[in-house]
Amino acid sequence: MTSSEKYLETGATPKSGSGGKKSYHHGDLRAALIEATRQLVEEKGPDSFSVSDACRLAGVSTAAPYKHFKDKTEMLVAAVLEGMDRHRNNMIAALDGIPEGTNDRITAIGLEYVAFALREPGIFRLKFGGFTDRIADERLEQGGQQSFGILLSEVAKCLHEPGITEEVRRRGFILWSFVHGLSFILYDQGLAEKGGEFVLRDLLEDVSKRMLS
Amino acid sequence: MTSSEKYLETGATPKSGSGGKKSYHHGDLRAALIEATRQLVEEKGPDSFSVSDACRLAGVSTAAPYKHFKDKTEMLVAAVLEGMDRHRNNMIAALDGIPEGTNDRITAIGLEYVAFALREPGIFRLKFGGFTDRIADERLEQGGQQSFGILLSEVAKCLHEPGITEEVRRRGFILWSFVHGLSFILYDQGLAEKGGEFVLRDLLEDVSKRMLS
DNA sequence: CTCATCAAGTTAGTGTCTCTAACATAAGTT
DNA sequence: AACTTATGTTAGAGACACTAACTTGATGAG
Repeated sequence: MTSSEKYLETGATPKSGSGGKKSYHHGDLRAALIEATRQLVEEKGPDSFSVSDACRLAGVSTAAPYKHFKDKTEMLVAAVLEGMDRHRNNMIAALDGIPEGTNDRITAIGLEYVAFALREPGIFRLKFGGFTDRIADERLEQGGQQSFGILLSEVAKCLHEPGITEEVRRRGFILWSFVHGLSFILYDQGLAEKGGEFVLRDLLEDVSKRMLS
Repeated sequence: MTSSEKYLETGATPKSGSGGKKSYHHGDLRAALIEATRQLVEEKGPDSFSVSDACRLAGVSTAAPYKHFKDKTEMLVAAVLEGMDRHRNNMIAALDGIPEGTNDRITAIGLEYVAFALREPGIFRLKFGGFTDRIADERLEQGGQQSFGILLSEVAKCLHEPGITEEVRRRGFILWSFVHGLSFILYDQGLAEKGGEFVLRDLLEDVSKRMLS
């Protein structure tokens, strides 16, 4: 397809075109811009991201995004929301096949949490870097709580508690803090793959054990 | 000695004027700009910070900073370096009067770590938000390692280890990760003072105990 | 099919921002 | 006093976010 050089691939093709014909309308510019945003945020870093760059990548004029997003922040929020879906889905998928009520499930969630932070550091920073004015969207808050909920239900099972008791919340909160900080530090130190001098899985297992007994 | 070190007083009084007379030269613009940067970063958030704003606040033209800093990033780095000094000094001060080799010292460091993150969230984010391209300065790295070293030497004493062994580094790394993540989360959730639903000191004591036994 | 409508593009332009160049002034040195 | 250097200024280039006004073409009613 020739037009895919111009239009960042998103699965949607320009509407009118048979073959490589250039069409005035894009097809699915919104999705293309979100993908361009994601890509640029990872490549150049979140604060070097510019709407102009995304436009160049998507092959449209610099005014085009404003038909789809209120402003730059909304573009970033859209990209982060998609990222959080991936993050949450990956964590759920990581539980597959691991017996319920075991520490292994906690470890698996933690590993996937960190893995995402290292795989998509730009998106991770946008969500959690906490630049208050940049991103303060209720949908982001909700997504975070959902992910936390997954962890809490696992913690409850490990502790043989009937539900999300206060003690479950306490332990879960601590575990989350640890994994969250770990995610930042590993990336900041450039210890991406190894877990630094330590084996990542061992660290997570150690902490899980200590916190859930 | 550079001339900027000569005027390290923060009041920065204009040189020629007796009284309120406006002088062409500022007195200590470098320090004034760093303070303006710090203030604006806290007020408006790190990514809304602009050199122009800092100039307005300091009462100079928008070109003036470039006699003292290479670019915007260097201004931010300077503000962060000062912040890290405060951070480290506060942690050291927090140890005063607490018996050596006790978990209380670990807890005290953690409390002060979190306290700084909540008191100066903008500076904290600039240092640790990890926007790679924004700030990648060797001096920042060094400062971080210094702070980590303080923690490690306390951990070693708690574990009755002769020095900074691998196990000391492991436990210290985990404790740092926890406190670091806690700092981010407490601020992000707007749980500034309370420690959320939990008492901050209790959380830190709990984790210290579990990790150092 | 034709025409009106409307979503989704475009170009052009404004105001702000970072940073540079050229110049001006203050302060120290000799 | 004259020279030199540090530190300020104004003017302006180039990038960016965003808006206004116009254009295109898909769609649906008659």
